Amino acid sequence: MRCASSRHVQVMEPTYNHKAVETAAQTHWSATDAYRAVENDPRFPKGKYYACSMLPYPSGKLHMGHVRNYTINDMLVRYLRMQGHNVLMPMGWDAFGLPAENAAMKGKVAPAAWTYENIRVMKSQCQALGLAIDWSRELATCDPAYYKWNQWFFVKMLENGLAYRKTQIVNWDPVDQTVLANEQVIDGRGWRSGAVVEKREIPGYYLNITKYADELLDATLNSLPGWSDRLRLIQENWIGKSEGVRFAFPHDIKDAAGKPIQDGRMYVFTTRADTIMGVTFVAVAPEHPLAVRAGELNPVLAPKIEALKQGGTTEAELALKEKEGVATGLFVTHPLTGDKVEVWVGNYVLITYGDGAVMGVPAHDERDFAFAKKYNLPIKQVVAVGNHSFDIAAWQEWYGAKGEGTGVNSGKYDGLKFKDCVDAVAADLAAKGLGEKKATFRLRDWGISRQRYWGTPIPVIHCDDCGVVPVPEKDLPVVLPEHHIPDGSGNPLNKDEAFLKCSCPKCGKPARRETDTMDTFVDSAWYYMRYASANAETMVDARNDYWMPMDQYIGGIEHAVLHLLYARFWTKAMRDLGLLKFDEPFKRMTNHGMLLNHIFYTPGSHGAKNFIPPTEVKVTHDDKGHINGGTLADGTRVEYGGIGKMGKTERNGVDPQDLIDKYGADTARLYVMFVGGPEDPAVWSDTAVEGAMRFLRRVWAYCADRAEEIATSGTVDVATLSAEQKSARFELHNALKQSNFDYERQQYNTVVSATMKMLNALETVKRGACPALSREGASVLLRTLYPVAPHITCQLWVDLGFEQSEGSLLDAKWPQPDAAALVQDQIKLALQVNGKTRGEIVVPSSADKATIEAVAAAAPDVAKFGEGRTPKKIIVVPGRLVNVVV
RNA sequence: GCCGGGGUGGCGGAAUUGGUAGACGCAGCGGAUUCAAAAUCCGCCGCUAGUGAUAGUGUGCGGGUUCGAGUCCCGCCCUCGGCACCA
Repeated sequence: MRCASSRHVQVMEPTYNHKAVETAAQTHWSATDAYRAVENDPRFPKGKYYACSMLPYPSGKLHMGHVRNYTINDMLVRYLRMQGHNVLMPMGWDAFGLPAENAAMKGKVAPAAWTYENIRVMKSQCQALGLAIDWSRELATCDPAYYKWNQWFFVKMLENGLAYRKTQIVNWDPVDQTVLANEQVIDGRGWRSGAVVEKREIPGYYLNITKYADELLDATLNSLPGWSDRLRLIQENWIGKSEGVRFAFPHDIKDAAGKPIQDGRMYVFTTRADTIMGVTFVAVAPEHPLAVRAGELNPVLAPKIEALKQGGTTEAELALKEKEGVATGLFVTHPLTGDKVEVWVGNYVLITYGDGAVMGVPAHDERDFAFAKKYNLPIKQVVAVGNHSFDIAAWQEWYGAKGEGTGVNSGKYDGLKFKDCVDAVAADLAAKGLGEKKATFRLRDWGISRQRYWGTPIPVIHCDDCGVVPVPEKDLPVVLPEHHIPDGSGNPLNKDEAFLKCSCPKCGKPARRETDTMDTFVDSAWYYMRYASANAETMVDARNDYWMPMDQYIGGIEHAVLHLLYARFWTKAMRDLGLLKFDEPFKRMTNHGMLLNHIFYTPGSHGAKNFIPPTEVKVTHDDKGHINGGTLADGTRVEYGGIGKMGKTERNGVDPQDLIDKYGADTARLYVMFVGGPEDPAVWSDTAVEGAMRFLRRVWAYCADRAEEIATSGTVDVATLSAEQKSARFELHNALKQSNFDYERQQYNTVVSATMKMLNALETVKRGACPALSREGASVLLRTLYPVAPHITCQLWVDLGFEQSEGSLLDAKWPQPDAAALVQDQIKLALQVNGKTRGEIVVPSSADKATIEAVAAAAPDVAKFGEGRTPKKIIVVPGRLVNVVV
């Protein structure tokens, strides 16, 4: 044992001063470059661990969601570093995008200047939070050194057919003056602006994500064990694969020029080819060529068909929408029976899915059934399930049951089960050259062109002679001029002659530069790899192979579809162009929950609500203790609007800066971790923050009060401990055991409660009663608490002399519970009689089953509650309970 | 409408996955300290009945399996997400 007298005792501040402590710690970390991550660092035998938070948009200030996200990330890397892992936690900025343009219009400041200022503020806030970020890898997506590689890879994709240009009807957002991807249209409105989306025809660039649809789906189902089932399901549904048969109804309907429409084949897709003999009509979308032709042939029909395009596309509207249609008077031929089948136009057929046409089998499809009933079309049962009897009077659940029935009224297909029947039908259609098995996906190609200034310029040049010509690699990046201030009249690049003017790379003649920029989802599709190979001369380099795939990705569930799917696609595209060797970028994914807060308002005119920040409200409760409203300082009554996501509209956000200023970063971190599990939504509470602060003050007071004995004492001698001290040590190590379990499963709220239990136990032993236990306790507590509250624990670690004896807390050995401390002489077991807890018995911890049974059977409570009956059976659960059945 | 989470004290939540429900914290109540307050410390704190020991009851509702159910099964209700009238 080390000589105690050699230890130096610091003079400690008696009370916790968060500002002084946090400034000192952050200065020290910065001066020592404490969080620089180096590939293959020999200090860390367990190998790399890359944990990354989703790239924040530099909107101005951090919000509480960021604090939560980054604290989870920070705890993880601090814990793993002490376990011997070479950890990497980077940070950067999703710096392109529309809000900068909106801010520019409002404040007459260039998006670049606005963005860089926001980055400066938010970076300093990250530093004030004490995050273990390796800032040497910081990037901003608006930096030409970054977006050069967006452009370079886009050109590679063009060369390899993964990117293409096409003119298409697109979603036009009249407010943002931009095109939206299908995914970015929510309920018929732009996902950012909320404006009602119009249809426009515009040329643009698309990335061929659908080429990877099958691989993405397969990996979703089989190769992402570290993703939640929920997240995988969301992605699976989004990709939306259905397997079925695509086949044609032949016809000789001709267009105005006398040519057969679609070569005389009306294609449909079905997952229920087993019901093909039950077809009594076909229905096409109002935009389908046959519908258009029907309108031309019969002018009376045209407006009726046009009317079928009406109606909302939201879920609720669609669910309630009446199935309507128009008969065209045109006929196609059933491919197997040769019967004539009338073509209808239906408002429930979507031009964007499959071939925009369906076969109508009213007996076995609920929508077709409703349609047939409305228009008195024949209904023909072709599948029987069990001994259910079919009645066309009303739809029954089993009519549409896929895979449960057998064919009837279907000629040669009678008696066949679902799969056999589909196979037989597909084979017969194939033999006639009219169809085949096929999978259809909901996923569409990714349109990346934006008619917007503040984004990555799409690196192509328009030449009158050569057409569209990609910018050669040597001329990249195409640099975005940063001085423009958008004024709402469209993309300023369209008026920037210096930017527009260029010469054709092919023929050298004067040409015009493309002014569209890329969707910002391109920026975020691969930034996490650029962190890994920061400042590389190529898009990525060998360091990417060291850090990637990422071990843990952390971010909000709102990116479950778009960002994650694009990032996965981008990774596969990079792999196929030889830039990397792995298939999936993110091994493990954590979606932290939303932060919620109470909403208060005063009623305004016309039902409007004037939202009041919760900080200004004195809350009132009803007699059950539930919040029912509140009052303002001037006595005004305010209404309670329930709990909702922190946001600007409801004015119920909490500014992390206020928290840091008032309580310090450690308190803010402790609070956001303690409030609930990382993936659960969390409701804000001011008083609970006070509680977090109180705990840290107690930790400080405990250490300051016992600094002398902690710094100078030796190790615990178990033989000399009193019963109380033994019990306190048991609680300490038991809490440590729990905390280690919870660190492993990333349940950080109970890690915090474990540290509280430790302090509660340690405080039961008075100062001076057992200095060695105080020392052991402080040593365990500080290390366990460190990943949550790094500033205060680092300061105390130094002040109490632990740094001298055990080195920096950042790389201290992670504590393990002492098995001896967890052994008790006697243990309490719950005593149950007939499964009801009736008391407890105390037995030696070494007692065997027979002994426990004997003690339990003799317990007075058994006699009392068993009403004197003799035990029939005794169940012993070791260490837990004993149940006497009488 | 379909799919997937989730419903536990006044509140946030815990229960190492079938074994003492309510850990830990917040709020509240009582006390100590103080001239007083703040801060701090000690005690109580699911509900019902009872002065009390205690008894009954209790994890959204109704059933079931089990010696034993917050946890598993069946049927509902509510709520939060996701979505596709997807043929």
